[in-house]
Amino acid sequence: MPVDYDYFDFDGRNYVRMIGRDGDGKKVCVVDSYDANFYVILKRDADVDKVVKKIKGVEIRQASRVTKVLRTEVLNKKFLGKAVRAIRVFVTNHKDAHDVASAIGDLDGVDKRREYDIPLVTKYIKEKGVEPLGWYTVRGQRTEDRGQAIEGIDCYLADEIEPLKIKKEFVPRILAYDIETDDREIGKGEILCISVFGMSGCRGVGRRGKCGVVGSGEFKKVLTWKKCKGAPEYVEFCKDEADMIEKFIEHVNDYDADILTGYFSDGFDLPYLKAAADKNGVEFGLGVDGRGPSFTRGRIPSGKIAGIVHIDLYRFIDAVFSQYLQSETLSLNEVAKELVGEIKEDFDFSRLSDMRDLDWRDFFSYNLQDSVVTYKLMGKVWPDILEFSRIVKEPVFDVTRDRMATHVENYILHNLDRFGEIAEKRPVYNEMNERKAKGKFEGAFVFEPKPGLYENLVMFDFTSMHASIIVSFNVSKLSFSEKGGKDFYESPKFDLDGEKRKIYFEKKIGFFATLLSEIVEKRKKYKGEYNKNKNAMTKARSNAYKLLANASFGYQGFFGARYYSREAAAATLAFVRKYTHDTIDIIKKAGYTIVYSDTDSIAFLIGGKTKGDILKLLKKINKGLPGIMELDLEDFYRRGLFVLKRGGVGGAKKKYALVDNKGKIKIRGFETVRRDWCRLTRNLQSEILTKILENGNEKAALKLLKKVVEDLRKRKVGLDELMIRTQLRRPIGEYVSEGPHVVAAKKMEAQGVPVSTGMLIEYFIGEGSGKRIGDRVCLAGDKVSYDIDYYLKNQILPAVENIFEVFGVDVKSVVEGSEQKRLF
DNA sequence: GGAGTTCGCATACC
DNA sequence: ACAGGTATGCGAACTCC
Repeated sequence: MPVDYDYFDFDGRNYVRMIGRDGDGKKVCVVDSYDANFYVILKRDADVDKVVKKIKGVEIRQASRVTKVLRTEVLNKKFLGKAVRAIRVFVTNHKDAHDVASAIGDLDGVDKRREYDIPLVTKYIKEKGVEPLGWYTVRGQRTEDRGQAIEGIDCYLADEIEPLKIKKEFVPRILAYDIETDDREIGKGEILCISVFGMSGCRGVGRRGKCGVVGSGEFKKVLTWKKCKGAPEYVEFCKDEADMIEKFIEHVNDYDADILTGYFSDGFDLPYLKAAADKNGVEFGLGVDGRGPSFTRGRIPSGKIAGIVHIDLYRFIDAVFSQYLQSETLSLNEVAKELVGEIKEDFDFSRLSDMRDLDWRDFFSYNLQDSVVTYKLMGKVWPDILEFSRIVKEPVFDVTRDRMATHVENYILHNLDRFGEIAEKRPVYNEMNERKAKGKFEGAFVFEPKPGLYENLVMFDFTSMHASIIVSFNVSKLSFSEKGGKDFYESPKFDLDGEKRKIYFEKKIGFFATLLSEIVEKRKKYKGEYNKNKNAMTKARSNAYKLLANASFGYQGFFGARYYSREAAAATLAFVRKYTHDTIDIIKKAGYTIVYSDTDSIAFLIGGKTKGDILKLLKKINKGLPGIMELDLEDFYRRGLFVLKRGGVGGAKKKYALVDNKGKIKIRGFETVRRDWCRLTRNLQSEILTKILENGNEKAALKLLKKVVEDLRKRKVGLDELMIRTQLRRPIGEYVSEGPHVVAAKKMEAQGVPVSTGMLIEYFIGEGSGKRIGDRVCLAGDKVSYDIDYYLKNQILPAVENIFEVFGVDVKSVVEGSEQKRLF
């Protein structure tokens, strides 16, 4: 079962190296040859023989190797759904495919060159079908050195690899790690301790002896070069930092892990360790080949370790998992609390300046906890990683780092051969800029609600609306046409770059819509399976297909996509608007009052009608919907509150509160759900909304408001209730406008607190003079009392004013009233 | 120097 | 750079007199 993939050159040729487990749970390595290739798409009138002859003569001389064309195949293929004549060109080395392709671009008869820009491992998996985390029978020979010595692991050079139909589940052997340092900046400070945590005995064949890996129970260690009396037995004292790093390498390599995991370890722990190793002159020999991690370039470097999949859980959670989380930040603490229910012990880092034995013991325990929590988090998220890896057919290493657009694209790439399709190329830098420069196109429709407290509502919503439209009308780059006809679907008339017009899509379904329809089908099927048999694996599978379906619309509008189509994306939205509007009209005509609608949902009053009437209406609407489009009953609601926009005229969109018939409250858009408002405001507003929805009037809510205002005036409110949290989304110097959080960040820096992009900056507004609010920004430790006036006028009032306005109650005097009196 | 307006920015909804 | 557009609303920074 291949888990990790990479490749190497030997005698100028490409080999793929897969490291995984054999049927006995032993770590093995399989090397397979790979014949690099790409496609040349010919013009219709091309002289095939002549082109082939010319291609065969191409030779690229590099410093270290000479790349030649090995052989060619002339084939009937498809490109963007259309039949083409193509030459498949096999070259000696994948790295030179691009150069060979460039060299033949000008030949007569050559239309396009494609697939030279697909990563080698992706090409290999696509062409040879040796997919991640599947079982295979390998026939081959034990290898001697192929330029890639791996100590202690059997290595085979494959002659033949065949898929096996067995359902033996793979339970990876996981080791979690975490480091603590005395300086956040990589390479600057010292690593004080390193913790590792795993469970032994669950599987795998570790090398016995050294650190008692094999057996049962926990494997936990905190390595440190600091001294401390009375430390628990898991603390292993080292001579110095260098010795500690060497011991860490030894532990990791001996543990025989499939996965080494950390939290933000791509961006912190691993590069920090590497830098510390370099500084200390320690060979950072992590991994089965002893070469240590390699870092690929990118926004965040990705640390790859041979034979052990290094997973930075933060990145996977950030890219694909976070949209299902309630957590307001993706800190290990918060995410673990939500997913694992674990409350991590905290450590006050200001203690670091003066550490006694007790402090060190707390510190080591804190360090170990981070590894324990990361380990547990991995257990929770692993089913999703596994499913994504199998569905998208990309290695675990990549799947845990790719964003959704890449997942969608990889799913497409790995399924193209079923359609005989040659893959489209990736846009080059210029093309991406051109795409971005075209600007936005019109999006979905949002209904302006009339402010009020409504009774008895129902909400309909379209299931996977964008995906179902793409499938139903075959909306994609390959089916797009400027002109219509009986073989074409017609888009609604819409504004496309300043011109009102219709565009068309072939009725004959292409691979894009076919693949998406399969994704939607599978999502339905696995959702059903999950409902019958609820477990982490069925849930993860159903979830992965849901995510792919939801991201596929965004993919077509994403400037970096191979199958980008501005027309397809814009038309999808035109269809979205049309069907939402049409449905609203039908509901209105049936005698109902529409209260709200956003994109794919419609809320309306039940009025005097029954539940049966509503269901009948839903059925009728569904009968009229085309293709796989489907309208669903979202829920019935006892009450719903909509408010006025602040200051301006009209009802506020994307802001409402509902209570269903079981008393469950749903709050959208209000300050309650925004993390950049202080807790006092958020809690107060949430309670006010709850009381109003439960009672149907504002009386109790008003009483509560008065009480909180009084408490605030009397300074009875704790500072932690008043802290405002705002994310620093760019380096301090890049801000044009210096908002309060930027002022706070600068203050932190001045106090020696490290500040970095992405951090949540916490501050409160204190008393003082100064024109700007920013001039009164205070940090948690500041000995300044909070500014009552600010919290009344800028926090509480704006959050409650428009709610009470619905009942004709002006709370301005309640909130500001006695302040005025005092002035007089 | 104050009032009014625009713009930058963060964060939400779907 | 790493799915899209729509929307609210604060506070700073501008314009204008």
